[in-house]
Amino acid sequence: MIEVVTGDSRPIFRQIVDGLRMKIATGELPPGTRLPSVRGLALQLTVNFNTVAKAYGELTSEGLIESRKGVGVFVSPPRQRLSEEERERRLGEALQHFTSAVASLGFSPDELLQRAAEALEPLRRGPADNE
Amino acid sequence: MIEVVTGDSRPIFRQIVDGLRMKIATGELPPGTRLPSVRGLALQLTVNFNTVAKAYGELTSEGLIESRKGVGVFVSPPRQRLSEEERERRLGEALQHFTSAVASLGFSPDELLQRAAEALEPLRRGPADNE
DNA sequence: AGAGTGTACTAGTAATCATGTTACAGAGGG
DNA sequence: CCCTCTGTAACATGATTACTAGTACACTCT
Repeated sequence: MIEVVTGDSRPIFRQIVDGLRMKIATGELPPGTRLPSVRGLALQLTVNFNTVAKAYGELTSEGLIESRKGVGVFVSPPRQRLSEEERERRLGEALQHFTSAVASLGFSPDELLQRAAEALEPLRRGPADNE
Repeated sequence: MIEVVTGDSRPIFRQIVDGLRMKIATGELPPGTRLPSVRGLALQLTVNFNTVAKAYGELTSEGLIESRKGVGVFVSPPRQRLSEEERERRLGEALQHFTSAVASLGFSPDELLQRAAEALEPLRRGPADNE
């Protein structure tokens, strides 16, 4: 249905998390969308359903999805997400990680920002979450 | 002398790598600077010298430092660093990682770029490596 | 010769990851 | 009411990797 796993170096559950997070952020999976069941997706991907459950758990802890026992898992409405401090903390962490990773590659700050703008472009016409 | 280790979640060698990489990128450690010996820094940080050696090894593989047996470790001149494909690959990876991490935090792309610009500011008046 | 340097190899411990199994609790359709 | 599907939880297990540490060796320079 929606996922892919490959000869990727990332662990399986992380590929699922990253993939779904992007699809939610870009609006490809709008709020209210029902995700495949843990067992269903596990079957598709030929992985254990605990692995899918772990991925869903991470997305739940980020406030991106909500699950109802006996019913299923759904994309959350844009609002009720992380706390302000938590958002700030994660942004700072991501920035520091990024800066450290690219600091010595020899790209100029302007070039880096240009590339970052391109990478963030998909978010721009996505979530209807801004404004 | 230069390093810090704390109750950080990152492994020790990674803290050393990140710290030194930033200091090199900002020009705080200009080319030619001699770094502490693996044993000397290990003593300062109260860690095993193999841990420092591992960090130095990573920085060496990035082309940021060079070591001469029996002599010491020195910051490399800005030029002879990574290959073009390798730089591009690492940038792409870093961008994807960053994008995925911040995609769903609710910040607008413009705000993210603004914050990224701030985070990259220290690189601007550093390395004398641009232009 | 000696002291200081980086390096390679080895080993042990811990953490991560995926799987398998079992069990439980809620929702909804016959 | 039952049966099936849902998510959740708690394990145990195996494989693999990450991390740190220990030991020995090779090089440089005084």
